[in-house]
Amino acid sequence: MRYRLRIEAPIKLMVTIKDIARALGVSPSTVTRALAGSNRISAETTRRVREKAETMGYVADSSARAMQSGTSSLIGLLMPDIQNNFYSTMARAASEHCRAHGFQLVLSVTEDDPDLEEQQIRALVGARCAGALIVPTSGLSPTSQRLLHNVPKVQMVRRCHTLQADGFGFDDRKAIATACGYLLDLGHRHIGLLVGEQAIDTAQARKAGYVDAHNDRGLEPDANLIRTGAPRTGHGRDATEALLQATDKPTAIIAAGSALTEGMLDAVASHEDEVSREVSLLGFGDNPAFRWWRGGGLTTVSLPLEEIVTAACKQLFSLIHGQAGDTSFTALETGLVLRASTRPSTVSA
Amino acid sequence: MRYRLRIEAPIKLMVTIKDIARALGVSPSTVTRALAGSNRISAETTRRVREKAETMGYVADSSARAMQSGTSSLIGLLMPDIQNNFYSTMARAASEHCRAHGFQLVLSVTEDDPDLEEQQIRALVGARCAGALIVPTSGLSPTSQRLLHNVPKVQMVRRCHTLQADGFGFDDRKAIATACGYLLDLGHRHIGLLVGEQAIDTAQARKAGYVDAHNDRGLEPDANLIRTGAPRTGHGRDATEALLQATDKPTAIIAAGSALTEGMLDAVASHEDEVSREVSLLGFGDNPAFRWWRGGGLTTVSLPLEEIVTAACKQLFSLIHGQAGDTSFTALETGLVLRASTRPSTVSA
DNA sequence: GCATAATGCGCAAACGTTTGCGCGTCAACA
DNA sequence: TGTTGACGCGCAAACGTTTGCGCATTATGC
Repeated sequence: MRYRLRIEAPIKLMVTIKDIARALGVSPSTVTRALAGSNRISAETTRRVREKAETMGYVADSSARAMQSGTSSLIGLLMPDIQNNFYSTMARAASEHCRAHGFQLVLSVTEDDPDLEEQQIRALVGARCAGALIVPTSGLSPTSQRLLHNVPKVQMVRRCHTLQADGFGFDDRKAIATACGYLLDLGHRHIGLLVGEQAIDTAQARKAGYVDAHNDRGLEPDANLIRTGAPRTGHGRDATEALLQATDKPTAIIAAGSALTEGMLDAVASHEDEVSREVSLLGFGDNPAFRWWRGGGLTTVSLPLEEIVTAACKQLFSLIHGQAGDTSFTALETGLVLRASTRPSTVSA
Repeated sequence: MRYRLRIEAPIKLMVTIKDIARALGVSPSTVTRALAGSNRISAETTRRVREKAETMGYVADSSARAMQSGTSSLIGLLMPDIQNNFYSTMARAASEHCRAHGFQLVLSVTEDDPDLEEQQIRALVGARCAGALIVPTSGLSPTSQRLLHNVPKVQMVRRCHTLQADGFGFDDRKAIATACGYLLDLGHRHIGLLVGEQAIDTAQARKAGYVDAHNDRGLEPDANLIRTGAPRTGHGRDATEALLQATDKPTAIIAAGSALTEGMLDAVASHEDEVSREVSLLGFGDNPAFRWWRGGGLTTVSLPLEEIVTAACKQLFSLIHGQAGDTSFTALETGLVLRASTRPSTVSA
């Protein structure tokens, strides 16, 4: 003979408002209001409720609260990567601001893949997140954009023009133009450029900056020296290797991307010959490690990442609190940190 | 005359199961079951429901689902920092595993502050998170531990003995013993050690490893060369400076911590003199930047961070699925990556 | 002393989902 | 033809919280 499995009453894991109410002989609404600090509840009752909640170890269920209010205290942070110093710097800043404002950060790594991005966005929307900080992939899908339609959002660094959201970043074009101009003014005439693929608009802007710097000085950039590819260390390394072994070797190289810079340094570091020591190097971003580069550090484009995140969070919080947003893009100032890796060209002009 | 503000019916933002049910003339339960793929619903109805859900842009509310089931699809990742390569490497790995298993990662940065940690844990418990991956602060509060009492959890890297949870990390003591032994075998007899504060047990273990290496060779470690402090770049920099200017300067320095290593390199990089070039340097962790250190890279203790996170996630997922856990700690193998920053001692023995 | 307001609290509905149970229909079997 | 089972679906409760409204009691204004 067989018995059906008796389903036991599930053991009570969490203490709820009802438990507190029962323990105190009041109604759940009184408990809610007391905890929320409503002035319609007497000071004495409020005190008793709070004390009981404390001793019983009550922790409000944010799922229930979210369902009731229609929105959670979650903020999505969508980024292509998290390991790279560029993005982990942004993540740290975002984490601080969110915590300070009582939000929790959901980390969604997109790996620059629109499909993965869409999947993550779907999850965030499902969680009824309060808002989203987005570094969009180049191909942010229409579905993703529809999903995000009525969630407060801000885009950072990159800019998706079809996405209805304010953005904060920097002027990629000007940043590279300044960097390249600096090298040109040092007398360099063969400057290699490592840059991301055409599809990414920031990559395009950086390339344009490189061209600008040349044109402004009446020079013609050499298309052969511009190496586009996936904005990852691999391309940085390979393209640098190729440039170093080309027949008309550049006297300077600009890495127009943070991972590209790492790749460039990898490649150059593996060459101990005179030749590789002579080429000027100019990197991208504020990786602390750039300070250690050989004797005297790596000259780099410095980026206002913390400022971008701060501005983005501020804007996001005001959107969440009901403020209307526009679709403006604010470019914050970049800088050029001069270190020993860039020197005047030794090639006679 | 004044009018009371009319509360309008709130505009419908999200499409719910009820909406689909209404649109199809079926009951909400049918929709749920069709979407879940219950075999009690006809193939035809299932198809119609799914199609309608698709066209209406339905996204399930995970808050409601969480309330119903008592647990969410959120996993907390508690770490002291996120910017440092050490932790961002772990975060990336955790992010991948969570996504692959349908969980979302909530990033909680504790800044090594038990109060902040408790606050974050309270939020995670409030969200009824499915589980937590924890790099505990040294002073994980009793309240924090109570809060975590019945949430599936795994600790990583560090180990809190009073916390009822399995752990995955590496053998700090052996790692530093191996590193220090290597330097001793190269003939170094004055080896500086940069290490975290006493309170942190991993710091203590690393210090013990340093002593072990000496004792194993019948040598007495010089307490003067051991510099404890906050495990951050600041201490690394200052302590290295101090060591370099001490009367009996060490011939080698070990940084027993990832941020300490950065500080050490900062300090040494700022000295361009012969003397600082002569001292052997041994770092901690696998920051890619260590490869570029001066000519030939920095010798470092390599850490199985990805493996730790992989094992931790695997264990966590099985805990979530109801498996019982013990309180064991699994130490994964560290390595020693030999590069050019460590050379035989030039001081005659 | 009466009308009015303020205070303190409870009732019940609502948020969106899941799920045990029950009801009706139809086919298969004896 | 009556019994049994499978099938397809709906009803209603439940998860924990919030909130509009209503009721009673007490304080305030004339």
